[in-house]
This record gives sequence, C-alpha cells and structure tokens, in this order.
Amino acid sequence: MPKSAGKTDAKAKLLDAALMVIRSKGYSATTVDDLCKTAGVTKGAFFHHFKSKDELGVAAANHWSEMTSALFATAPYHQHGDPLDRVLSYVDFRKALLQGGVPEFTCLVGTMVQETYETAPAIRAACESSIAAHAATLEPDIEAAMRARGLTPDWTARSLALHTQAVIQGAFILAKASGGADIAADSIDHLRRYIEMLFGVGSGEVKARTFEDDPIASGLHAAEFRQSGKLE
Amino acid sequence: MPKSAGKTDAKAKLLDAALMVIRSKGYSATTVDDLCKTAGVTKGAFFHHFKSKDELGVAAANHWSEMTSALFATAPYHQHGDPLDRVLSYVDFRKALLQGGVPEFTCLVGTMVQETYETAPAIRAACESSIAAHAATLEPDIEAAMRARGLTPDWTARSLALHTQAVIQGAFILAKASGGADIAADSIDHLRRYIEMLFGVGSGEVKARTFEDDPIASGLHAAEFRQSGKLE
DNA sequence: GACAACATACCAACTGGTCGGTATGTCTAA
DNA sequence: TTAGACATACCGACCAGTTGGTATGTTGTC
Repeated sequence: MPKSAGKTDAKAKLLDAALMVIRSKGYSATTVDDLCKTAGVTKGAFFHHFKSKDELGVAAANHWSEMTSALFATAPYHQHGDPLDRVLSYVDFRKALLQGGVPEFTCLVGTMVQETYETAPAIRAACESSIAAHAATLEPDIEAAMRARGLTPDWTARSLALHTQAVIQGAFILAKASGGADIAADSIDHLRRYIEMLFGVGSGEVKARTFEDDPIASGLHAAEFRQSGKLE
Repeated sequence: MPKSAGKTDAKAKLLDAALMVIRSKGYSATTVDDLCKTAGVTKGAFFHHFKSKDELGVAAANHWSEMTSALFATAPYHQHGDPLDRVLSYVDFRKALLQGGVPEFTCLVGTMVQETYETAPAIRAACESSIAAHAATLEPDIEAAMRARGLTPDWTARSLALHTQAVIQGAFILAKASGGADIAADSIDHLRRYIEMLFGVGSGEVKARTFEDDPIASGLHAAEFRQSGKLE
C-alpha cells in the first residue's frame, strides 16, 4: 500500500475502536476522546469523518451489520442440505461464538439500543435494522423446514427468527450479569431444544452433529475470521 | 404523619426517580441533576443519602429487587394447584406486564448491567443478584413440575428458570429496538410453548386459561400494584 | 421538663475537571 | 493550487462531587 497509504484509515480505525469500546463501557460512557485514543487518532480526525458522536453511533451500527453479515454469510452452517439442519447449526454456531471475554462476544447493537432507544432515534433505527436484517437471513431456512415437514403452526417463520435473536440477546445480558458465558450457553441449548421440538426432532436430547458445523469447527471459522482482521 | 412529615422521603423520591429515568436514558446518560430534578430535591440531599452516583446505582438495583419481589410474591399465578400451571401462568403474567410505554415495562437491572458490567463491579453484582433471586423463585415450581411428571431431563430447573429470564430480557431489547411490545409478546409466546412442550402439554397450541391468571386479570393486578404507589 | 449537646435531613452555591464540538492550521496527493 | 485528510489548541457547557450552612429532631442530664 505505498500508493494510498494511511488514506481514510482514521475512519476505519475509529469504527473498529467503537466496536470494542462501546461494547465494554456502553455508548454513553464512551467519550469521543476514548475512541480517538483507542484508535490512535486525534479529535480533529474524528470530527472530520463524523459530524457528531451520534453520527458515529449510527455508522458503528452499520459497520457492525456489514461485519457480522460477512461473518454469517461465509459460516459453515449453510452447507447442510436439510434446512432444519441449517437452522440448528446456526444455533450451534452462535453458541460456538461465545469465546473470549464478554465484550468480545456480545452484540454492539443490542448494547447500544438499550441506551439510545428513547434519546437517539437514528441510532435506534440503525440498531433495529441490524437486528431485523440478521433475523431475516434465518427466515428462508425456517420456512423451508416448515414446508418440508408440512407444518402449519400458529407461529410464523419471522417470529421464530426474531425469537432466536431475543434468546441470544438475553443470554448476553445474563453473561454480563454473571461475568461469564456459561449461563448464556445453557440458554442457547434451551433454544436449540425448542427448535428441535417444534420440528419434531429427537426426544429433546442434544443430537450429535457432523464435523463441519460442530461448535469447535464453527469456532475455528470465527477465529479465522477474527484473525483476518475483519472482525474487531 | 404530622409527627415526622417529610422525613427521609428525599431518598425514596430519588430511588423512585432512578427507576424511571435510568430505564429511559440508561445509567451513564442519567445525571445526578436529572435525578434531583425529577425527584424534586437538591444535590445536597442526593449526596447526603448516597456517597456517589454508583452507590445510588446499587441502591436502585436493590430497590428494584424489593419492588419486583413484592409484585411477584402477591401475583395471582401462585394460586394454581398444579406447579406447571404456576410456571405457565408466571409466563402469562410476564406477558401481561407488557403494558404502557417501553420504559415502564422494561427491566432496570437488565438495562443497568449492560452499561456497568465492566466498569462498576458493585452495580454488576447488585444486578446479578436481583436477576438470580427472581429466577430462583421459579425453581421450586419447575422442580415440582418435573417430579410430578417423572421427568429426568438433561437440563436443570435452575437453567430453565434462568432461560425464562434470558428470553424476557431479550424480548425487552427487541421491544426497545422496534419501539413497541408486539415482538416481545411473540417471544414470550414462544417461551410458553417451549415450556409446554418440555412438560408434554397439549400440541403446542396455546391453551385457554382460567380467569384469575389470564393476561387481563394479571395485568389488573399489576395495574393495582402500580396505582398503590409501590411501583414507579 | 428544661436545656445543652449532638445527630439527621436537607439546601444553595461553588469547584475542578471533563465533555462534545469548533476554529484554524499543516501536510500530502493529484 | 486545490481539496481532502488529518493535527493542535481551545471553548463553553455540563458533570460529579464539595462546602458551609440551616432547620428539625433526639438524647442525656439535672
């Protein structure tokens, strides 16, 4: 990169800093100076790229969406032939992502929306569309699984997709409260069991899974992704 | 109260103000002046009763625990003879509580712990014990229901109790993101269906319920409680 | 039961530092 | 030489916390 070295990377560094700092301290407690110091840039650079702190909040939510949609789009759980297996493997993948410290595996937009839903409409909207867009990626598989089994239940694919997000977000809160991922993992196990029962799989005992989508392999994918510099 | 009129109610007013203000704006964005203005007291009174803002945070979490444990202890769902009915009616009760604006039905400690879990250990601990204590109230009924049906599953009563809290906390996040309670209610429906399936009730269709614990009656209890001045 | 001695509850004004944001300058690439 | 990408220095507002006070009990003592 001798050509355009250092071009516009203050912006990228600020956005990456925002992911970590905001997940650790929350949005309000994160100061512009915090972000600048973490990113290694000055305040002038900050306000060159963002008109205000709130504008950075919106940009950070969008950055998070791009980041995570790339992670999930290339995740191994899509490789399953059966749509229900894809859904269940997605859940396993989410569980496998509970690695490292709490700030590293928790969700930026879930954290931000709690603080800003009444005070910063633009941030709230960005967080909402981030969550909704991610949930929407599950709907086709859920629908296909319903069709494959001839289910006509009193719930919709969309509501189940959103429910998975509720469980995961709630698991993050329990993880933050308890200081570790264990309780969160238990909750995701309950989610998996629920989906299995909805579709009439097994007896509620957790099934063995094939290699390419078991928690360890899935975790490896996430670790590679992290190392590639795209996440965090 | 002609004797000691006005005595010590600055503290109570500050704690009540904290419940509302913090749930609306989050903990960090809530200033001491905000709380004083809402409570109608001065800053001097604030620092007379609390050594610091963080100490108020801890006190607010404990206040919240007392408030909610009183609400749930007197709630009608305990009246059922069958323990599983008590658990399911608890879920119905939680759904019925989704009334009014988002700041009114969401959880103080869930909000606070997200912002403070890394920066204020005392607040984190107070929030954790608030959540854990509430979840623990469900365990006896879950255990009794397991025993009554001879279940020996690969999950514990404690993990299911915590899972209900995860779902509810996650539902609050979705409510904040979407700006309304609808999605949260859907998620609680999924939770109910999961518990029904775990215990082999019905076919997954939502059962009709008796009067004293249906959502409307439960909501009435909460409304009375609110009006009595104990909540908010 | 009267009064000193002390404690509690609260208030208004202030302080030192921090915050989001601005004004202005410099460097570099096209 | 011009425009974008930064850096430096700074500002006014605001924030958590302090100070020094008053008003109102409460308690011990004779």
